Parts: sequence; structure tokens; C-alpha cells
Amino acid sequence: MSVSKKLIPVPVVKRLPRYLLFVRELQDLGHEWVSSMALAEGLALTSSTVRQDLSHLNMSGVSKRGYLIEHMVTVLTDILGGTRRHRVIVIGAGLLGSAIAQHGNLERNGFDVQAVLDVNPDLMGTEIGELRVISMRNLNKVVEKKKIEMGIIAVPADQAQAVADALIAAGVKALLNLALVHIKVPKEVNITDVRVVVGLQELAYGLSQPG
Amino acid sequence: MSVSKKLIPVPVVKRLPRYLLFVRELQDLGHEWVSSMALAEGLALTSSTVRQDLSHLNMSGVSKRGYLIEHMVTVLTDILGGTRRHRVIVIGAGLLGSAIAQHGNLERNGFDVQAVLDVNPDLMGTEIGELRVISMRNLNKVVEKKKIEMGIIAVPADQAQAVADALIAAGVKALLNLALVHIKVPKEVNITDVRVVVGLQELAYGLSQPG
DNA sequence: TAGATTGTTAATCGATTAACAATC
DNA sequence: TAGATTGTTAATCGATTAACAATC
Repeated sequence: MSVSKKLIPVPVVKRLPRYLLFVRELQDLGHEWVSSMALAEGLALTSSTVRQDLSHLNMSGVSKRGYLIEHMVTVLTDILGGTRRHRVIVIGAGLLGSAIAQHGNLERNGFDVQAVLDVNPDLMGTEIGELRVISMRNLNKVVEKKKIEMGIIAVPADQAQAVADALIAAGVKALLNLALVHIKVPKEVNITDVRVVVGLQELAYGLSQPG
Repeated sequence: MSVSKKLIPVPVVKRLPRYLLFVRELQDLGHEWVSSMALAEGLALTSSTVRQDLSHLNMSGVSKRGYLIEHMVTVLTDILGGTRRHRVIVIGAGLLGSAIAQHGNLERNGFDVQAVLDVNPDLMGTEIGELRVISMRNLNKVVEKKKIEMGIIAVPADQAQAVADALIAAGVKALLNLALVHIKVPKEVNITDVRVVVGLQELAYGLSQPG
């Protein structure tokens, strides 16, 4: 049951999580339909962009009414991986790694943290939610046994590349990098960076501008 | 000592932190010069894009040698706010908020966490690094006294908008949102979202594609 | 000097916006 | 029916890439 017609352009994919968030909110408020204008208004886009974006999806609207919210939630959840469960591990049991491993938003959106690993022997066995920190030496075993699809890299910058290499060698094809270094990966591996400091840097640039 | 000639396009600004990361690495390795080709290679861009990007900066290269790494570090650090210190507060003393408040990368890049606030009375006084959690009721006072420029929103989704409104009312003009909701702000306020779940969702879409 | 690399102009590509006929 | 809203085509806008003269 694949959902997209062709291939969704990257800028559109990056907006999809925001659409999903917004229509879920409307759903909670009891709304049934949403127009491209309302979506545009809510997400600071034009209604034209909204209609173009949604045209990439397996979805159609109805004149005079707009789009059925329930259907949008279904379609978007499916594309964004929330329909089936994804099996994830976290590498790095520091404050950030353990905060993320325990964060309810992952589970709520289809991502199950199956294990937390670390190189530091002092941390072995530490409880993180319902998990216990295990050694990096178990990486291959864990990835294979638990059928891990994604790895979250939450280690210091100087270890991040090595961790990524190990994950890739173990067969993980999708990496989320929280470390403040550029990680090189072969082109068949997907990697996404998520970084608080970078967000602050963008804001700092914004603050420094007159406008 | 403003640095940019005109106004740097958003896609370029978003690449700047990656340039900075990369040239800092080269600097640590003892390199002195870097060419647009080397930068392109390192960041998966074309050398043409690199030269266009750098032309927005207060910087010029030298034929046959490239760009002086030390100068690039200076210029990029300056634009990205790392030259002067920025005063930041964190709202939300949960696992994520406290992990970020204590994360060394912020301080290292020019961002000083001056306080951590929370609504939950049970958390008041809890130690977070060298800080103690204080009540949201002190928000205005803290923002004014400590001259806070940026707020990091690390509260549950259903509280995020209210927190943002309070920050804005207190005079904070730049917000970093970690909560999984769309926050509405007046156009003179800058807001940037940083979200692990969204990163995972993008990866999930990538995994679902043939390529 | 010859060769490499910048800085910039022009060409291409792709994303956003506008416009409007189709339709509910 | 009249009016609102979609879906899509065409126009615009802006970002990326190519190309090349200037220069070290």
C-alpha cells in the first residue's frame, strides 16, 4: 500500500510533518474539513502551495468543502512512517541520548526505541526508562536480533563518525545525527541532522539583521 | 562591525553552520587554506554553490590557494552569533530541557543558559548543572534582569503556545521550539523548530522510497 | 610562464505563486 | 443557480549550476 504517486520533492516532504501536526490539532477540536486557505493561514503558506503540496499525496479534496481531515491524518501518518512501527536504537547514554530515548513523542509517532548503547563501561546497566544501557560491543547482535532500521547518534562530536560507520557496517540504513560534526555516509544511507545549537545560530543571524 | 553586505538568502544561512563545522575541523588538522572544491567535496555541494555562498560573506579567496581557514572561522562564527555571547533561558525542566540546559555545545558556541524555568512546583529548586529551576512566575523579572534574548521551549505540546506567548510578552524576540506543535508568533518574532521526531519522520519517508 | 582557482555573469533548473476552468 | 474551492496549467521567482575571464 504505497502512497505517493511519484516522488515527493524534498521541500514538500519537509512541510508534511507540519501539515500533520496542524490537522491533528483540528481533529482534536472536532473539525471535519479543512480548506487549502485554512491550512495556508495556519502554516504561513499560500493556498496555492498547499494545493500543490497535497497534489503529491494520495488524496483529493472536494469543492466548496476542502479536504477531509481524517483522511489527511491517515495519509500523512502513513507517509511519515507512523502507521507501521519503526525500530530504533540510540547510541550514547548521556543526558541528551537518555532524554530522547525516554521521550514519549517517539513512541506516539511510530518509533520504538529498542535499545540504548554506550561505550562507557560505567554506564552499562544504567536504567533508562524500561531499558538498560548495553555495550557498543553488542551493536551487531542487537541490530540483527531486533531488526533495527534507524540509529540515533547522541555521542560527542569526536566519536560520531566512528559510531556512524559502525551502524552502517551493522546494516542500519537511516541515521539521525545529533552530534555537532559533519558525518560522511555512503549515498545509499540516509542521514538527517537535528541540532539545537544550529537552531540557535540561525536565530542569532536573524537577531543581528535590521528587519 | 556588521559582516554581511546585503541580506543572506535563507538556504545559504542554513548551510553556514555546516561550513563552520567543516572548517573548524580542518583547522584542528592544521590546514591553513581550503578551496571551494574541497569544501564542496566535504559538504556534498558543488564548488559553484560554495563560491556563490561565500560571496555573500565578508570574505575573499585567493586564486590558486582558496580561502584562508582562520578567516572563514572568524567570519562564520561572527555571523552565527558565536563572537558575542547570547543570553538564553530554557522553559521546561523535564529530561529534554535539562539535558539541553547542561549541554556544553551551547556555551562553546556563544549561548549562555541563564536560567531554567518550569510551571511544576515539584521541580522548583532542582539543580540543573549550576542552575536551580525557578518558577514561571519569575519569567518577566528574569528576562529583564538577565537581559534574555532567546528562549528555548522544552515543554509538552499543549503548553507550548502559552509559553511562547509569555516569552513574547516578556520581550523575547527569538524562540527555539522543541515541542511538537505549530506555534504562532507575530512576524517580528523569530522562531525555529528543532525536533527529533521530525528528523525520524523524514528518514522514514526516505526508507519507504525505492531509491 | 602555465596552471589552478577565484569571482561573477549567464543559463538552467526547480519551487512557488497566480490564474482559471472544472465542479460540487 | 450562484458561490466557493479544488486541481492543474502557465508565469514568476529564486536558487543552483555552468562557464569563463581575471588573477595569483
